[in-house]
Amino acid sequence: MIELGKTRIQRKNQATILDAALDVFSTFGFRGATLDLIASTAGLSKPNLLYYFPSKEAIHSAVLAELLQTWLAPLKKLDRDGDPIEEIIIYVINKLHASRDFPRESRLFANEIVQGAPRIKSILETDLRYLVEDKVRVIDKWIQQGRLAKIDPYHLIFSIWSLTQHYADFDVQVQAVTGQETSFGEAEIFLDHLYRRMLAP
Amino acid sequence: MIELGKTRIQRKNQATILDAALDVFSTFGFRGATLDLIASTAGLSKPNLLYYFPSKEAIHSAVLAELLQTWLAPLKKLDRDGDPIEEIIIYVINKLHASRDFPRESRLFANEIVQGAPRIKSILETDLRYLVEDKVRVIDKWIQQGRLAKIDPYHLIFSIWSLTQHYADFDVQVQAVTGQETSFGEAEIFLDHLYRRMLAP
DNA sequence: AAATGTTTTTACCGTTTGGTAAAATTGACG
DNA sequence: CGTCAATTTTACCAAACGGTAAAAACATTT
Repeated sequence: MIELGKTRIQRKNQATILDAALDVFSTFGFRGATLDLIASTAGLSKPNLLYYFPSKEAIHSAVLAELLQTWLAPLKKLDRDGDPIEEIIIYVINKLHASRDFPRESRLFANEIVQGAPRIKSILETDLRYLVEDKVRVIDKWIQQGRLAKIDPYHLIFSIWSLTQHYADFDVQVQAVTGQETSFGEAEIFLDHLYRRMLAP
Repeated sequence: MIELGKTRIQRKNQATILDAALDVFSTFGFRGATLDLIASTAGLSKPNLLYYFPSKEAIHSAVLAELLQTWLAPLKKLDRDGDPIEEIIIYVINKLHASRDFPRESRLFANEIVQGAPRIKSILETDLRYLVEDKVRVIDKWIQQGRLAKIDPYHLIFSIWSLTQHYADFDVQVQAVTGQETSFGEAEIFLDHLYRRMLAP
């Protein structure tokens, strides 16, 4: 987690820096981001920025750590005692709204994964993996009870990630092809249809 | 298109360079890639590399140009005179196989889009857009004829892109979560089920 | 084999980048 | 208000990077 500064100025500047860093890292990737740009986006000088974080890596890690919690939260809410299809639909919609409301977080994550996740691979192999394993068991149980179509739970989860994050990560392409602002309303209708059809037992 | 060299050595070295550049650009993104790394991957010195291409930008453009043809080909094959569901399934499977067989191309494309497609936006807004518009008309016709479920054709196409490319672009994550090599066989079964269910009228 | 054109190497250059040292400034508090 | 700690600025540095000039090495043709 993020070590919160002690003083008022520290708390304010660390928050400003993390927001600026999210902006810059999500737009240019780790290598494309420069300390100068992060600093000027945050309204600070570069040495001043390095007074708060020891290195570029450290800033990147701090941003990623903050993001990961937000990003995994929706899956944690999947409730084994709820109605299977409704629970999954709720997860899909929550994830879609996360793409709509936190596109920078989504793109930063995408940037990291596409380039081999050098800085968060270990988290994916532990925290994320255990979380997914847990939910896979829930979904498998639902299938055995005949309350869901017989599909592979892993691929179901991957499909939700890819379909929802696509609207944040590949937004430029979506807009280029449709010639319009991305309509999350349409996406919601589409995904609702898709998952109800696919999951019905 | 790529200007092919005249001499035997030119043809060989240009091909080697483009392959090395695909490797490096797809792994590190444009900014993360260095001429030194591309050169050493290709087994050449940096000035020698710059003898064949005038700049880093030029190499990147050449790789992207080569890739785009391969990447759009499957959609072009979607046949208005075929069976709607089978045609779409064939497209899905072709795209999935492209992710399996050309993951570097997929990741390079993803890298470019996630960072705002600064170098291919104009192509997306013209070539890709027109191609998609054409196919959207075909799908709309199929829907009007009652041969497909009433879904938004744009979102259908986006869903195919995201679901299939996910297995190439986010492969690290898929492997981290499952703990295994990505199974394109399972993915094929899953996607076949998904699209047959969703598209049935 | 000489002459000519092609390819490769060596030795650079200017800029950008992540990062540092230390002085100057500002804020907190008795 | 004076003191001490926290913060910010100024002035740098070394390495990495994209790119160039020009000579050396190599091929090709006559």
